Amino acid sequence: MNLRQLEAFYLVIKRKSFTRAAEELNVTQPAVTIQVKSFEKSLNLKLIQQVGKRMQLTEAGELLYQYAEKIFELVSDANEKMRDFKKLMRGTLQIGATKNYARYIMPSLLSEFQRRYPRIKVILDEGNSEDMAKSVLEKKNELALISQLNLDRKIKSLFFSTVEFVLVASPEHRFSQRKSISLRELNGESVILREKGSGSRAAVLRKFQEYGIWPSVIMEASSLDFIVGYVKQNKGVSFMFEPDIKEELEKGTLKVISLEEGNIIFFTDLIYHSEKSLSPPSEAFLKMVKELKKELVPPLP
Amino acid sequence: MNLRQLEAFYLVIKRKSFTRAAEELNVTQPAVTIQVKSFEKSLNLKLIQQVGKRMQLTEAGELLYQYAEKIFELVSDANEKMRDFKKLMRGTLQIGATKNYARYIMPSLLSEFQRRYPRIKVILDEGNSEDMAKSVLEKKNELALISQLNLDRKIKSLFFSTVEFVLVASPEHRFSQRKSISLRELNGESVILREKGSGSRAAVLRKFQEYGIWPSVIMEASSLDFIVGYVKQNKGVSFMFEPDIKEELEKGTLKVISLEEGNIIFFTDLIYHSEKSLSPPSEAFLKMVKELKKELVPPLP
DNA sequence: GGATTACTATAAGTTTTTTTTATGGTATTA
DNA sequence: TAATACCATAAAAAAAACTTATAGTAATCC
Repeated sequence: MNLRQLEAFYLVIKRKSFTRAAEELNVTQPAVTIQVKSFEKSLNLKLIQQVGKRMQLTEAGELLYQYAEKIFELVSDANEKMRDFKKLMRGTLQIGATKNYARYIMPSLLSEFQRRYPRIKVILDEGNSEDMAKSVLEKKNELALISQLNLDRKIKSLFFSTVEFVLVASPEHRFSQRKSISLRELNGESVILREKGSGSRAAVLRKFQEYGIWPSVIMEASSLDFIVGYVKQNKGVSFMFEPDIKEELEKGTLKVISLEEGNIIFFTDLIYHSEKSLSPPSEAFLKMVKELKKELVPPLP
Repeated sequence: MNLRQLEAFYLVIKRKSFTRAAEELNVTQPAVTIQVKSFEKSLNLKLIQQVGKRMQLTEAGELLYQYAEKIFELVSDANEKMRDFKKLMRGTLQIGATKNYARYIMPSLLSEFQRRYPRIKVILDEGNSEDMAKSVLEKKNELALISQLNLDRKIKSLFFSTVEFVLVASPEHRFSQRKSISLRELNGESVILREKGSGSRAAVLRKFQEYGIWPSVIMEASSLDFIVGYVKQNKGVSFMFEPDIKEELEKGTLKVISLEEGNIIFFTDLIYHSEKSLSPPSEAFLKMVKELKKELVPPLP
């Protein structure tokens, strides 16, 4: 069954006129006549009979028209839904972020996003930078906010902001007596790192490499709480995001150690798959982030 | 929304393969690829994304697929119904007949028809020959079994059988004393005729004309019962179909008068509209009648 | 781990389908 | 009885769909 022919037939009956059906289909009247005729021929059934000037459905035509009504109602419904997707009146933003970004950056971004597009459902996935990068590659998430990593060539990234990590030690640690230390002094020092795949870990290690220092990594952990506890017990030092240990710093159970070479600064990137065209919500999110960045962080000259 | 493209998309997902969809559509694989691609382009939405070798629907694709499922189920349903009409597994035979034929001929014809096509509903319409001819012209009935009449050029007819009408009178009538009478003796005689539009009336009048006689028509009526009653009261004579007055003849309340010129014989025709292609049930009925006629009434040499 | 298999994508050219233009025919209406 | 408002038909043109040929890419198999 040729559905173009069915549509011609349907509109002829609905509008009770070949001419009006043609207008609605944006074709000329003979096109409609031909379509309906060849439809009848292909079905081997008469559908419409002329009684004088009036047209009348045969039994088969009557039944077919009822089907056509249902069919084209579904089609128009589907069309509308597709337009909704385009107009961001429907859909889901599936985005990933590291724990830190999910906590400190995403809330404001997503609330602005939901203000702009209240009909879009947001699913926020959490994991370390490497996992998130992988989820983008696997198209589980379309976007992810992660720390700078060596990324697969298939992933594109958009610089979003910088993050500073500070050196943290127990008040009992000898560094805590000092005003500031040099990175070099970390050589051989017991250091606690985040797990493999962490963007901050990568940034820290990069810094070490840059300065040619080799601290002794006594522990790797993915749990920030664990690392905090371990540093408190003076088992080693670590690098952290200050807001994460606000309470400990206030209570004095942890100390920030100034570094002569400056804190560890690394980049926050919004990443996405380079070969995949983004869904409208992701597209919109990306666009929004570019806008906000321009507003908040005016580019340096 | 181009439904050919929708179908390609639908089958690709249903069969999880462009190649298999192509097979099902009886086209080559590139045709399907192109259709799906241009569908996405026309919607301005990605529907399918490739994840490695596996294909995966986008959100919009998912929703659209659900619509497509419903749509193509309806289409295939409709197709089946249309086939049913063709195969005489569905449909209606709308046929007309005069009262006499409805009583004496149609029962056997229709029971044979229903034996052959038990799924076809039959609607039998009744009226005099002229009304039935008109109903065929107006396409209210597709077929009708009527007595020979002067028919519109747009009506075709198939000779079916002959019917004999006899002259009937009251036993008190002077004709009842005679062995037989000549038609000429009806000149000036009180005669009761059927109403205008009746095929038997036309046949009777034709006979009168042929013999150049002018009986006095004292009454025209469409009700056979009335005419029977009237003749019984010896108010006039009439022409009737013998089986219709079987009881009266047995009881002796009516008498058949032999005519020297022979009884009035006229034709039963199955008529149908010449410009309208018949519906499958009517087609089948017509074909059946031709067959039966051949069996029952071998053509004379 | 390179070859094989089993797909999908792309490009160019062809075929088929659909549409238009032009015109004829036919009821209904003024 | 002409005018009007339709629908039907034929031929030509335009558009859409399809095919052939071939390239590209994962997954799979020795």
